Amino acid sequence: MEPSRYNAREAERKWQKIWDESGSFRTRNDDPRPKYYVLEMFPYPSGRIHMGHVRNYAMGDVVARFMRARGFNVLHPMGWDAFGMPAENAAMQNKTHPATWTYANIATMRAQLKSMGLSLDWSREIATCDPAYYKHQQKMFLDFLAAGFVDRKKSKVNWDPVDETVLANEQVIDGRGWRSGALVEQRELTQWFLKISEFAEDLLDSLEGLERWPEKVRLMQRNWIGKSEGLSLRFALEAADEASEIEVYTTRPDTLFGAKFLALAPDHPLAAKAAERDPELAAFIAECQRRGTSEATIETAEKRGYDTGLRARHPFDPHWLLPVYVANFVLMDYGTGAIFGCPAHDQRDLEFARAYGLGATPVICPPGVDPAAFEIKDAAYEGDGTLINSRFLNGLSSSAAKEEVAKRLESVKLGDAPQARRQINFRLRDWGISRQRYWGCPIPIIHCPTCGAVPVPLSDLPVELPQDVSFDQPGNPLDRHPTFKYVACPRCGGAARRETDTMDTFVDSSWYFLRFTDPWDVAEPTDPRAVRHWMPVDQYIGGIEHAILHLLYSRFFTRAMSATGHADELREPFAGLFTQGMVVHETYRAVDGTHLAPSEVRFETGPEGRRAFRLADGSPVEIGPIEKMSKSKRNTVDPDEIIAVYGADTARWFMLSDSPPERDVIWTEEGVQAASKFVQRIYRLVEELASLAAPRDAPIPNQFSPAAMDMRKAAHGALLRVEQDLSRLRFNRAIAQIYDLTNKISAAIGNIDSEQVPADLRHAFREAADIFVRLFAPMMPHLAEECWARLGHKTLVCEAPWPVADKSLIVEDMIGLPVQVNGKKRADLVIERDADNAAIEKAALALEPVRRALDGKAVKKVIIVPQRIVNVVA
RNA sequence: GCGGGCGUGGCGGAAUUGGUAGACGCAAGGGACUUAAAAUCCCUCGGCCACAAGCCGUGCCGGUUCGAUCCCGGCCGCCCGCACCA
Repeated sequence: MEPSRYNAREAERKWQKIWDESGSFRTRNDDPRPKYYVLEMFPYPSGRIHMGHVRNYAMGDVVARFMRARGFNVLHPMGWDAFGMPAENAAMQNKTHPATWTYANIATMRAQLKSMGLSLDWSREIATCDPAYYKHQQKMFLDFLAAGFVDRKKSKVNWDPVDETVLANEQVIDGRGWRSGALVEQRELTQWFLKISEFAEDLLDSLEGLERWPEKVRLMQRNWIGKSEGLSLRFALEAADEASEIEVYTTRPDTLFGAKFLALAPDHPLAAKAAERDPELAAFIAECQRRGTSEATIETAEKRGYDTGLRARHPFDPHWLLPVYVANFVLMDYGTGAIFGCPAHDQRDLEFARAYGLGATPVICPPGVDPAAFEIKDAAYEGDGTLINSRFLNGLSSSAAKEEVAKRLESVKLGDAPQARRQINFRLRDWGISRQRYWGCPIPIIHCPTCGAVPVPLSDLPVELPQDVSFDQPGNPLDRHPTFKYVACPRCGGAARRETDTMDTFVDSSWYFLRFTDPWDVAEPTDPRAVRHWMPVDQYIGGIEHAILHLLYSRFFTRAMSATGHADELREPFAGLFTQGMVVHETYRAVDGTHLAPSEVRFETGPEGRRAFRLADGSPVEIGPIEKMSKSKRNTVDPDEIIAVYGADTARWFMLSDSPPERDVIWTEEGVQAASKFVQRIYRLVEELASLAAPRDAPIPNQFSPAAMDMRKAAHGALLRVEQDLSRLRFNRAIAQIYDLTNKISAAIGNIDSEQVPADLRHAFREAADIFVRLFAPMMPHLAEECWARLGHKTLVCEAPWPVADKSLIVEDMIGLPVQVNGKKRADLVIERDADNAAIEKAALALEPVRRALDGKAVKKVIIVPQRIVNVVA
């Protein structure tokens, strides 16, 4: 008889329709079961899904289906991060409206995701470009404004000259715009800011509690927030005619007696003042500013400065005068924009001092080093130690000296205030959200010449994007739109101008997970009851590229929403975070050096290894390095094609097998084919099982033969291990267990006389089959439904409960104990599980290989680790 | 430069976290079925040795331990963050 073939295409369509019609994945907020919220980072609707999406959403779906089977009320929603610049670029290129382009992409990608068979609650779908969504975002912006979380200030911004927009610091990579790649310029603009820095302390401290986050991500956030504890310290100036002092920030007050100079940022007000009477200094400052941040990395940061002629008095010695420089390496927007330089204990200061002949007196002696012999050569000593050359501080430790300096200077007055105060600084800056773009959420503000920045009245929300715009010139079309831009002031009715900047799209994604809890609410962004019920997200899954920005902004947003009554008492949005690896693929290069797509290459595997040839003309092809799938390298694989050829289950299975989920997975043709073969193998196996298994309602036999027991043990053992692995998101290991069980079932079937299968064995097969199908159902849901039905079930496997492992079956009467002699394994001992140590020792020593290894030597000791191992020490 | 992570067969990776190294999969080789191929099934598969016995083997060197892929110290290599933050 010809074994039947599983037709994935047909079956997948069929089961997707059935799931849809039965509403299996629709989630109700009033369901009494315990909740579980699993979420994958929602996609940007770029056009089509890629393999990275397949991997990400396959993982989330396994978690969703697994937790559903384990009795949880699972929330597993999907939406679209739909605002952003590609839509405008497309508009410019193809003369399509951004909305048209975006919604067409959403339609395509929704269909693609549906073809994957994801157990999503599509009734909660949201798109951030929908006025029904961004209306709430505008309301929250106004609430934040009222609560004091919003700031409008002039600030130096990163200006992307190609995209003609402002970029956040985080969006500038190596001095270039993260999207356009253009060199970023510095410009001064008035911008809207969200005051994330006010939450810096809490955002930092709360990282401790995020135990189910990768340590790596927590560390990255910690560094990004960049807390430092130090002293804000004022130096009096020798000539106290105009500005009388300079305030610096330092984390090393213990090195104060090693100070050789003060340095100001080029854009420090005092620098500008000094430049008024010194044209050369003005020229130096101008040069520093011209370089800006963009070239800082290109110029290997040579330390340069210019002496202002000012002299500052040392806080502990009014006769000790320090030169004041303007230096290119001092940043205006960190600390006070001024530093004191201690060349012996700061590498930058040392380089600077060497260039200008300022000397370097060591004041901290490293532990275990003779102070008399200690000198500074090429490297500053930045560690802690014992104070030297520091008058009253000599002999103190760094930390005691810091404390002493702080204490003394706190109690000394300079002018009306203490000369120093302890200060905590953060690297984290406020979040500039203004973007000079059309396709984003409008900022609901109207600028009135008499009333200032006036919030748009709630009744006028949403401020909708006008449809009639054109992209045939650069810049923001909102800024030249007659009726959008020119409006009456809501307060005085006079002629006013609407804010034409839109919000950074990271704002949109900073609260979508909250919106999912009750996306139907038209009046409010969220229903606090729904938030209380569903939040936090139990398992969030996405790419490591969002380790800082998206996750930090979301953590901030959640706090700000709580403070304004939109998120109950919630502070942390994501209890569990998992960052999955990328999908990578080999690259191929033709003789002319151009990249070739996998479909253009043919392979030959011979004794000399694997070689590749171009399909078109048979010319040799160089197999290049394995890299992230990208259009430019042409090493992408289209999920649509894969699903069309092999089916969604195969694609999902392959994406989860082999590589641990946090690591990159290599897409190979062999790998998909192996997955596809396994799908067929399962189908055939279940077909056999269906004919061998006892009916579902057959009575349980009183006794099981050894063969039947083996089958039962294999099934329950696999169940236990798969359960454990899936709980920890170790999909690759769960899959290995399923392969293993498959092999065991096949072997068991191969060993029987199919004419006469005893009832107990039939029962064991029934039990194993029902377990087996449910084990792979989270990964290959369509195939599982098909198999479940073939096994005679009338229910859906996606609604079936997870099987319960019978642990008593796993416990063996006889156990195998490896026996070592002097740490080397020599034999296996099979013995009763409850044998005592004396019996084990006796049996172990009696084993032939053990005696041979001992070779007559006296046994000194026998170490027995219960249920584990025996080690004979001779 | 600073911080973090990782080095296990031809390849992806397992190893109950101090207790049988190499599960499972891929690739390769051999065989069965077939006119043939595909598909399927069976066997072999870290190295040395003719089999067995045995020896060696988790990047390298050393240490702790009855026992180390796992812990400690020192090197080497790769990957990823951050980068003048005072």
